[in-house]
Amino acid sequence: MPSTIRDVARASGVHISTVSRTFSAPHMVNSETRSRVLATAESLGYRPNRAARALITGQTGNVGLIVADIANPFFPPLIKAAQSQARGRDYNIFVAETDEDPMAEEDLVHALAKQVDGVLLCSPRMSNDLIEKLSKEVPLVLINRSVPSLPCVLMDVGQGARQAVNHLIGLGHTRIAILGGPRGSWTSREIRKAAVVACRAADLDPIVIGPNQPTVDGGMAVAEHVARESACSVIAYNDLMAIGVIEGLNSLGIRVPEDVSVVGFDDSALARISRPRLTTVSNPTPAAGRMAVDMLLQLSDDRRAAGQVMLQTELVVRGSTGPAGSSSDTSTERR
Amino acid sequence: MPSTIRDVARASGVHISTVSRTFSAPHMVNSETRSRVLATAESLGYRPNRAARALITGQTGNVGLIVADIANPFFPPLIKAAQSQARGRDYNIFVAETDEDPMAEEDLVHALAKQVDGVLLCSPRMSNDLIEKLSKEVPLVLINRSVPSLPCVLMDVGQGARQAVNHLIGLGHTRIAILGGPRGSWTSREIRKAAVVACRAADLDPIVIGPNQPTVDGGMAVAEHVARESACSVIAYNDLMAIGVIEGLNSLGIRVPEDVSVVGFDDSALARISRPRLTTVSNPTPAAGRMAVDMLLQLSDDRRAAGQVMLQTELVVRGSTGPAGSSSDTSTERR
DNA sequence: ATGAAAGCGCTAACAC
DNA sequence: GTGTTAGCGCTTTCAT
Repeated sequence: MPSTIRDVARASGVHISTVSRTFSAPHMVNSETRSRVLATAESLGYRPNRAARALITGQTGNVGLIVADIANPFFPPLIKAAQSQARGRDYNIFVAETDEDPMAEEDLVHALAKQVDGVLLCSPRMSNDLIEKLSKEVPLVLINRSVPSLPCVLMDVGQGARQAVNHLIGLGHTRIAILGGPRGSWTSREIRKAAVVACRAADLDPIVIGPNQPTVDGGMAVAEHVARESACSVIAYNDLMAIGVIEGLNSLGIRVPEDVSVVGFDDSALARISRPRLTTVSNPTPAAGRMAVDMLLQLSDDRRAAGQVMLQTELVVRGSTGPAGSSSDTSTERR
Repeated sequence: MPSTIRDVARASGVHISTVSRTFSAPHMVNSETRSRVLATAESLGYRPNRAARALITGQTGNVGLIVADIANPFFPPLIKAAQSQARGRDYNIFVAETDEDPMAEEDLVHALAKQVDGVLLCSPRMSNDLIEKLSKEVPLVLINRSVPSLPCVLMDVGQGARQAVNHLIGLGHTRIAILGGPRGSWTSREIRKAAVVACRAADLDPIVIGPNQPTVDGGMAVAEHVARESACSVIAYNDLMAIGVIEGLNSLGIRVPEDVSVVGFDDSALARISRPRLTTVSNPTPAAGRMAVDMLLQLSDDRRAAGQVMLQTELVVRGSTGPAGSSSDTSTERR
């Protein structure tokens, strides 16, 4: 039922190649014929079939974006920014989700490969080797993951982790727990490394717990472990986990921030809603989404383009952290 | 660089149509040749180009899903369910977002039209006429919107609204405010209609406020209005707004649920996190997503299929509602 | 400036 | 069971 280039050609009395030019190279066609073609196209409701065009040009006008979990509030701002950036450049974004399943990542890349000009891989969990292999099939830009030789946009969570540790130390905390995220997460590793180094620099021995499920439930699940270690503060892989630990601690009768301080990561919308308000490291996710799109589109023009981009993060202090208290610090009892 | 059907044909010494059949009708090819073709295809990393196939078959294997705002926690569960349902049937889902802009809806449908076998329109804000026009260009299934003659899956929010009103009346509330959602929202209209009827049935005159932005900020913005009307309870269009009103009321020195009770809609993940826990009407969003996908795929097989589906909703009572108090009920002072 | 013809990767009759 | 041929909707030389 939708009309094709042939219908327009017939109805406006020109050859299909003229219609084609009218849309893909307007300046190459007489302005008179052009407006006539445009008019009949309009009246027939004709729109060029991008998929058919892609068969020849190799350009689909689409880009893929693969994320782990749409329900994780970390992603929506990134997705929104990427989508609007892409639309501004007349590209569509197709968002797909792996549901935290590393196996699904590869399938999704394959499924998208032929329908897009490139794929944005956000926080992938798969191996470097696999990523490199896939990058042979379709241009890839990584977000929150560093693979040598592939373009990527990174957020300097290490810096945020250092700020978080120093913030806690400044408040008098000594037993700091670090809650890791999912296995394979570059971000989780960077946070842990930086936090551990910062702790050691202050002669502290951090308690590392993980990997964990990066969700509220994941946070609740480790609350008991945190309590058992008699940590007086916690740095969680993300806001979801931070909220989960707080919940879990509360139900053990431990209050935040009076007894234990908690720092999250992401500064998601949740951080300003939950009680207490979350002290958290803010990530420039919208900027990351925009840059990633731009890097990907540049990649088509210029294969050499694009290296690594590192974006800054920053600790935002709110209500979930406070001076080291005494009530929960059973470490004193144990000595 | 990616290999085509011709490469495989050459490498395995058969004609391209045999390769084609190997993938689209395996039973029509000798099992011996089939495995040989499959093997060389594997070694060449060949994967059929779905877009090219679609040019002939008219079947892309993709479905589009258009939502208003990925950051609104109402959508992610629906998206996830739709995505997994689709993948189970070997379809990809392309998610696109309008950012609450009604103009973007039409553009997006057009952008997707040729690349998908159908589009799921979730909570569209555009006119019935436009929706019907678009349904001529690409199969459409509506979610949270009823247009005569188009398949849709609806959630019976009216029922939930009645439950909410009766819950509040049971707690002794008399001045009930109803916060509408965005202009053009079918859900908002249904909630308002049902809530108003339920109030009138109890000889109450509800305070209707709206339309409003369906976000936390939108909720905060109406808090003052709610206070000015000296409402003792509020039914908000969604959880986001409910949380916003609570925030706004708090900053006016009004406590929830002691002074004012608040009911939300959606039972999103937020409802179990925010303080107080939200009393809210739960929507079967995952079921809606699954059903919508199935209806859309059925539509391809059988044009007559699919009418309207109505899913049930249910009030979940938590901490944001309580007995009608006295402190904020300045209506007594005014009498 | 426009038309003719070839072909992108693939499927679908139709022969053999 | 497999090869032949035509063609999906479109772009792109190459002529004219």
